[in-house]
Amino acid sequence: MITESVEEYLETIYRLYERGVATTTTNIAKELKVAPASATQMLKKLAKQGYLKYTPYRGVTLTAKGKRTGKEILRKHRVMEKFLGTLGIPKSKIHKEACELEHHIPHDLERAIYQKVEGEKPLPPGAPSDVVPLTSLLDGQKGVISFIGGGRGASQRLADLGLTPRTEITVIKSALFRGPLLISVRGTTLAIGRGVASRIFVRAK
Amino acid sequence: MITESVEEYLETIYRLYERGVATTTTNIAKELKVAPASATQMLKKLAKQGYLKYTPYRGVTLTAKGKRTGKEILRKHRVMEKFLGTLGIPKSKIHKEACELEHHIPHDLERAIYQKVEGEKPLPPGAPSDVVPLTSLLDGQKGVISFIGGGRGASQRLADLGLTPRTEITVIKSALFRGPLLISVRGTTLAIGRGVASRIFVRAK
DNA sequence: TTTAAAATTTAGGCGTGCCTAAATTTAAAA
DNA sequence: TTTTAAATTTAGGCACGCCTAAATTTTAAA
Ligand SMILES: [Mn+2]
Ligand SMILES: [Mn+2]
Ligand SMILES: [Mn+2]
Ligand SMILES: [Mn+2]
Repeated sequence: MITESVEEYLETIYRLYERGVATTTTNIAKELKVAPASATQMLKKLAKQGYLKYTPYRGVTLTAKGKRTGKEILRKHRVMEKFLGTLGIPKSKIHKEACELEHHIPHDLERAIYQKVEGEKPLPPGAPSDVVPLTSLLDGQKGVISFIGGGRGASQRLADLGLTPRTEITVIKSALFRGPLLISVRGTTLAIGRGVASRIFVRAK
Repeated sequence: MITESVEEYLETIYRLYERGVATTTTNIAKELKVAPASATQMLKKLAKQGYLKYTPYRGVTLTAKGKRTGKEILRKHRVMEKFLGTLGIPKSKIHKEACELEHHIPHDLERAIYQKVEGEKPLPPGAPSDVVPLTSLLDGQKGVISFIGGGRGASQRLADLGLTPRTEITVIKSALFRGPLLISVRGTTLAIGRGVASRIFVRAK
């Protein structure tokens, strides 16, 4: 059985990895607010369980298994944050509560909550089924633009912003249901309204 | 800090107390699927922390503090069960998942979810504010009938069933949003439709 | 009332994950 | 290259909550 602690470590390491921060004992310990000695201990254990490769004094590298697990917890974390947001829980508490709940939400419950929170976003007829509106992505998720819905006008305005098919987008912040999305495109950060965002269809990465 | 284990024990003991079952070491251990020796250990600890009175070889009695805490966890459990039900989580998993989540849901989140799940049930004008429709009660909750909404006809039909003001009702099973409620009145179990149930206004106990 | 069975407690241990203090190793400065 | 500082690991301990086996106490049967 995978413990809550193991999940927490893997989520943290995956987050560092995603951000391009070195996955060293100290960084991990700092992120988790734990003594370095405690991290060392756990990292050895995670290595033994095949979640990562551990080289003494050199830090760790997630294995495929480790990445898969870390990513999954992080996704639960983000779904829970969105959910708590829709319920009007104060921002100051959202991160912490999501980070606790993420360990107690089985996969199907996560899916159910996600559905609830996102509603059923109808796709334009004929769209590939692995494509979703940009508004469906969670904070931190990346996607590649598949196509732009709506008329020529919309396409043109978005093209002016550099938002054309095959462009990679990272969602920085996407408050739920209201307010603009903060996205990052080719190193530039920009804010776009929810209306337009719902007409940008992406393949989530 | 109150641990998850402490919560689990208090919830269990409170449930036994509510059901009128003796709160002995063995019963508690059995309910929690734990060895009697483990229960003994914990019961001593709970006594030391003021949640209950412990008499060796004789079992325990919850203090006011213990009742308050046990009741609170049990309420969270019930709210989560309703919530999971609305999300379409299979019945077979609901109890277990609720019993895990109950320990990770702060009070305001519980309230928010409860609101979401119940919707805002409008009360008839002039009704006392501590009164709610019977459909708002959770499984296992008791309430005392305050008044019957709707016309004379409704009142008469319900009176025939013995449902008159000041009658105590225990909700046995209340699936969410659909299906009849199973209730217990003066030792008799009966099923009533949601429509009528929403016109029976009770003071929750 | 004596005896056997059931309930409960005591004793000794285990696994998990954390901590501090003391090595040890690696990196940076002189 | 030697010395010092920073990072990391090792060692020894602690709190929790669980378990089994062996007492002890209570209850029920004879
Ligand atoms: Mn977490
Ligand atoms: Mn988290
Ligand atoms: Mn529980
Ligand atoms: Mn429970």
